Amino acid sequence: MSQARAGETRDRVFRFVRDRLLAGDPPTVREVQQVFGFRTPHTARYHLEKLVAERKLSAARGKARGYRLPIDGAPAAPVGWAPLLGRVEAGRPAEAIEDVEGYVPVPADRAGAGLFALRVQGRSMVGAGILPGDLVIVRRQPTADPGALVVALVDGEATVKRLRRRDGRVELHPENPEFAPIRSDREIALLGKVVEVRRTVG
Amino acid sequence: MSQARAGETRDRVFRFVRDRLLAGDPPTVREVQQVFGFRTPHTARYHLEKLVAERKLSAARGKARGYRLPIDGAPAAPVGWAPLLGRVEAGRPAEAIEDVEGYVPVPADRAGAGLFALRVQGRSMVGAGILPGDLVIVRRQPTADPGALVVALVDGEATVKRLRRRDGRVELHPENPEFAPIRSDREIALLGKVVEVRRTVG
DNA sequence: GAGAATATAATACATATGTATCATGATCAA
DNA sequence: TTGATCATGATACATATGTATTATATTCTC
Repeated sequence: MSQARAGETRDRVFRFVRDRLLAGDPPTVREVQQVFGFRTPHTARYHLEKLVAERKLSAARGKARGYRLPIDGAPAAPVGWAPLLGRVEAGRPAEAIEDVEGYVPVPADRAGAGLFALRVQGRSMVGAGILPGDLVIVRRQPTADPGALVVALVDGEATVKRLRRRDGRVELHPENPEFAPIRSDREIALLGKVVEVRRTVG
Repeated sequence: MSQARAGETRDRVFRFVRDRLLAGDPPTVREVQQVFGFRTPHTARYHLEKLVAERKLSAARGKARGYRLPIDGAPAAPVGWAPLLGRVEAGRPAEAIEDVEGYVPVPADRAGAGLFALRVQGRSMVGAGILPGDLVIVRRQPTADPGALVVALVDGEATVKRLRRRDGRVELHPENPEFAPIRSDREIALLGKVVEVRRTVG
């Protein structure tokens, strides 16, 4: 009956269970047993219960696959999805299901509220740290406060700009001296407010 | 024996199961039964199996809580998690479980590969569109190619910089003229490569 | 080295949960 | 209307899975 160094096996058990839970696939006691080569389910359970005592796991008693990451340990936070839209159609951006290019995960507490994602084209907002190719997560809303980063439809094209007011008129300001502001004498439809920027790096 | 309109109940069953799965908490057949008020587990299973036939769910036969979202279906794409680390300890950043401040969702195809997240401090990388407060998603790796955005430990502090080589020596370059490059005569430990940048706006 | 704490084992049992079989009402299509 | 399809139900069974009891070996602590 070989016996590992104190705590080492338990750490490995925890990491295994944590990874399974993060993957949305809660393991059984016997799966833990098998993975670590224990001859009895009890040894797996022994470690699992120790981890519960240490508050590194929580347990739903009597339920199958009942071990979870504790709520304060946070990874239990559920996830939502926002559609990544390719072409944005005027009027109903988030309903152009045909042009969904994929889905991006967003924290659930922000999801469900009409979020969608767009890929940024052009360098007009580099001054705000928004580069071409970046993904912006947008919450659909028809208006926004001055100073907000917004997505608007200008001549049928979706664009990210900063919202300003001037003489009671709406303006869309780039953050790059090489570009000119867009004034409301042109057709502008506000799609929503940028709530997040994401960039995939090399 | 009342009977709902065609397909309507099935849609609701799907949404319930999907939400449970996205939350990392796979339901049992009997839990579905209870939620929808069926008098027998079979009715729940009837719908679940229909959903499997429609490819909206997949099933691990004979396993408890075995229904899953299929891998190909768009919003069904599984999600992974990267721990948001507060304080980064030298040597083993992703194992400093104690300092996990939360978890951020990442696409599953990129997860599992030793990802972690850090919050950016300082303006040394504004030239690369990385602002203070931004979240960087990092893949742990001991080396990186010149030109890559990396996270390194400098004097015990985690910092984001661009990796350069000069006269065979490693240098960490800021992208802001107000900051100076860091040369390898100081103690530098490479933690990993930045694979994504995220910013929450307003 | 001795006692305590820890880790593993053999075995058994209770319950949670997936699955099947037959029957019946409801809805739909022709 | 009438047969076909769909949806629900009652009941039962098989297995997956959590849990307990007792014992033994290993490691740790003093």
